Amino acid sequence: MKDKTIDYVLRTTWLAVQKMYNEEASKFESTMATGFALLNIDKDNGTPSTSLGPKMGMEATSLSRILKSMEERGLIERKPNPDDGRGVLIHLTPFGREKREYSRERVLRFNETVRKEVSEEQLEHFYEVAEVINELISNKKIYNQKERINK
Amino acid sequence: MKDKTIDYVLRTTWLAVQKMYNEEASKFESTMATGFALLNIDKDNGTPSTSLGPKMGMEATSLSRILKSMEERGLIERKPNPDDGRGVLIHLTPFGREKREYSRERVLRFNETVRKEVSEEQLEHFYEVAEVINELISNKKIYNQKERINK
DNA sequence: AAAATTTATTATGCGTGCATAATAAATTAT
DNA sequence: ATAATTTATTATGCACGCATAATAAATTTT
Repeated sequence: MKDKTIDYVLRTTWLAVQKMYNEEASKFESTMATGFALLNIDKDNGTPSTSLGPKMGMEATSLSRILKSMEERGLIERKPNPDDGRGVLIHLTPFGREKREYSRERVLRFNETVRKEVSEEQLEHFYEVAEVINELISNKKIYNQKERINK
Repeated sequence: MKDKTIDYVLRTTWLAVQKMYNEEASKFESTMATGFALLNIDKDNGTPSTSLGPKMGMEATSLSRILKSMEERGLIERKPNPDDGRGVLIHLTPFGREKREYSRERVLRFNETVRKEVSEEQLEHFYEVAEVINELISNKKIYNQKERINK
């Protein structure tokens, strides 16, 4: 692994995690993304749709299909937001609350298991490298340097 | 970032890298996956299709569509493998060789930039944590524990 | 207040990677 | 040698996340 590029390691590790989560979720007739979404919806109160994208680290438009299928499966209900005629509040159904708990356990278990196998320092450095990558990209310090300088 | 789960960090960091690679590749009318595939095809000799999946860290079946589009775009040619009637040898066209070079530069640049911003130790720990995650998953030490014990 | 801009949401097409199924060739077992 | 199994490849359906475009409501400009 040490001889692989950083992107390779990132990509294949994430793919492995994704596959694992999807396999586990499928035992409960669900998917990884549905599980993540459930975790970011408040258990008891309506969650503004707007808040979901940022919380999940994805574009708002990416949620469209996921929320639609979640509604069709009876996991959530979308109600108009009384404070904003454009907005939507997402409510968990009892069924959704149940599935949310499975998802919570799944994520907890993965994170706890990994934490047990690495040192604090290793994990800290892992987070730091990830942070560096994200910042380099969002500040366009890898490509588009000229563009950045001209600003 | 420190308060986020390990899977969240892995996922969002990879998504950022993927997006960046796709944006860069699109400037040359290409895509990230095409670029990765090009890098794993020998510049001069026929590359057995079989070797591509493992080298790229993905299932062989996942390549089907990618190779098809690469052939349609004139980046590669698929020729029968004289040593194996089932197999295929992938050859780069001159056009493919040219695009391969762009991809090589793209990947090099990303990796060099990140390496400049982190310490050896940080990067080493990053790789180690990734390795731990991959091993935990492939040894089914996170879920399916019962199954594993019974073997 | 009317016009212009911004924001929230949805639909949809595309790329990527998985799983499954099909087919053909090679290998192994009998 | 024949049968059974394995391996290489392709096609295809699905999930996921992005981008773009459309629409409606809110906000800001004028």
